[in-house]
Amino acid sequence: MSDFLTAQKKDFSKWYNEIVLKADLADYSPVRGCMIIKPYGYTLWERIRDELDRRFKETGHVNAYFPLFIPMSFLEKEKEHVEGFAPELAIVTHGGGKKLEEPLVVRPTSETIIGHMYAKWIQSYRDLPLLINQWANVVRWEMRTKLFLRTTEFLWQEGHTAHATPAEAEEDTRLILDLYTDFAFNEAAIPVIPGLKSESEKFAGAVNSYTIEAMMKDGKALQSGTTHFLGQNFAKAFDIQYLDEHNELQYVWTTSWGVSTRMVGAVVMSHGDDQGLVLPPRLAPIQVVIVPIWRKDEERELVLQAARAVKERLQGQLRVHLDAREELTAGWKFNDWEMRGVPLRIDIGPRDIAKHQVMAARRDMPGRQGKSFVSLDNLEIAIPELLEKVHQGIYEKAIAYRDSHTWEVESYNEFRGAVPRGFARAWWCDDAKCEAAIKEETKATIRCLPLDQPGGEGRCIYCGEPAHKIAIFGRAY
RNA sequence: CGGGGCGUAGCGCAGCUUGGCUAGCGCGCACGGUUCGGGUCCGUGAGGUCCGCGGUUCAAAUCCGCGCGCCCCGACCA
Repeated sequence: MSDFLTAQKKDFSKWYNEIVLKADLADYSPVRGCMIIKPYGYTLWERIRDELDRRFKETGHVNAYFPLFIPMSFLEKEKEHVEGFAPELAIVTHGGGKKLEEPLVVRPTSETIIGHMYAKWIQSYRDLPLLINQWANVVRWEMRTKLFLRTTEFLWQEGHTAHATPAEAEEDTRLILDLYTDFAFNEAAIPVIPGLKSESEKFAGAVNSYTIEAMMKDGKALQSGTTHFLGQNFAKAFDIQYLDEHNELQYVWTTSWGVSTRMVGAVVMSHGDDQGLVLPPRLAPIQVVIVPIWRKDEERELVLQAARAVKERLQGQLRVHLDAREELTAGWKFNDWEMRGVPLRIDIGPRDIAKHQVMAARRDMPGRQGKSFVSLDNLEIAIPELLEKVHQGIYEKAIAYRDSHTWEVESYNEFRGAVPRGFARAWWCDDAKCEAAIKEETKATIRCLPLDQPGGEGRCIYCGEPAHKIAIFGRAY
């Protein structure tokens, strides 16, 4: 057990705060609720960004950039939207030393200003679909903040698409939901549950919202990405109309979807352990760290030379770092890189050189268990294979954790027992009153109605009336 | 905004109850040596608006008042 980090079981929240600071992901800012993302944390975000961006482009979406400031009146055009966001707006009232004619909102999200522009750009059915994404910062004045999970300012991507038919728009929200799910599984090794949000949990201004929900290592749920089918709500509010094939004026159907820097928090809380971070190999800023080990001065050059050679052989295909710092002991470095979550460590000492091998230590398996010798002959094959195994290892561990903390509950008593520790899968009658009562009594909310429904009929976990949907309940971040 | 905790060196803390000498400890940092296959050891040294303002007092980190900030738990949220 580490003395440098609070144990997860002792105080998960404290563990999280400590590891984010100690692993150099981020720091607190002088401005309340904001954060400084440090280079190591930012590189992780860049990896997330690049992988998502690649997928967006593969599905025909393109990037653009819209302004940070939005006229206040834009927000007011969509009733539910403004009601949802009004409490958390940052508003600029002065500029250039003068009071502004109209206050400017610092964007909490960009549906309105993008809607305004879409109205101008879309004239004909030939202009559709319009598939735009932007990478941006947004500001929401939150009551309580936590590094990465909820900060006043955060980074994200927001996709905004416009379509000729509701089916096409729905299809895009589902396409992106699949894309997010694929990203979570294959890059972040987080087994998310894709599903539909309940009416009370959906985005302000949406017809319906989809989500990928992940379970953190304390059993709580984290909404890790959302996609929204906005119907014609914003089209009507912003007059986004086009002429169809029959020369008739129609409103478009729009969507929006986003993943934020919260994803960094999801990675931390999905895989981290009492030694520190455990980063998924495909996202890790450093995939392989090489620690040279020597005892005597005359061994030093020999070992460093071998370490450099290993680095050169791997660095074309992997993100490799050689830790050649002389003032620190090998043992210290082991702990340090474990805390930073580097998925694979290669140790090279005189004994290894003599045997024409290196020692590889997996971050996902403690101590001796995760160590193996790799012959220098098949370095380029064996090391990527080990990284692949780490990905599989943490992914399977995350699934096992999620499944062992998810209960199919048949009674409200079982439900009460389940939600403090994880997810409860239960029938729900679709009535917001039951949902609200459950929240009031247990602090658990409907995380989603999973896409994967068993069908059939059951009894609502709260009121006992006939129910046709299974909902996943949990306490959420 | 309600409840709780905290604010003293870069970080973590002690000292405060019962006011008093030069404000201390661990880690880190700098320098020298020693060590290096799982957080080496020793020595030397640098580093302080004791959160701020006001009050009580011969004397305040310590007592009193007001304010500010941070963290945790709740109500709202990507």
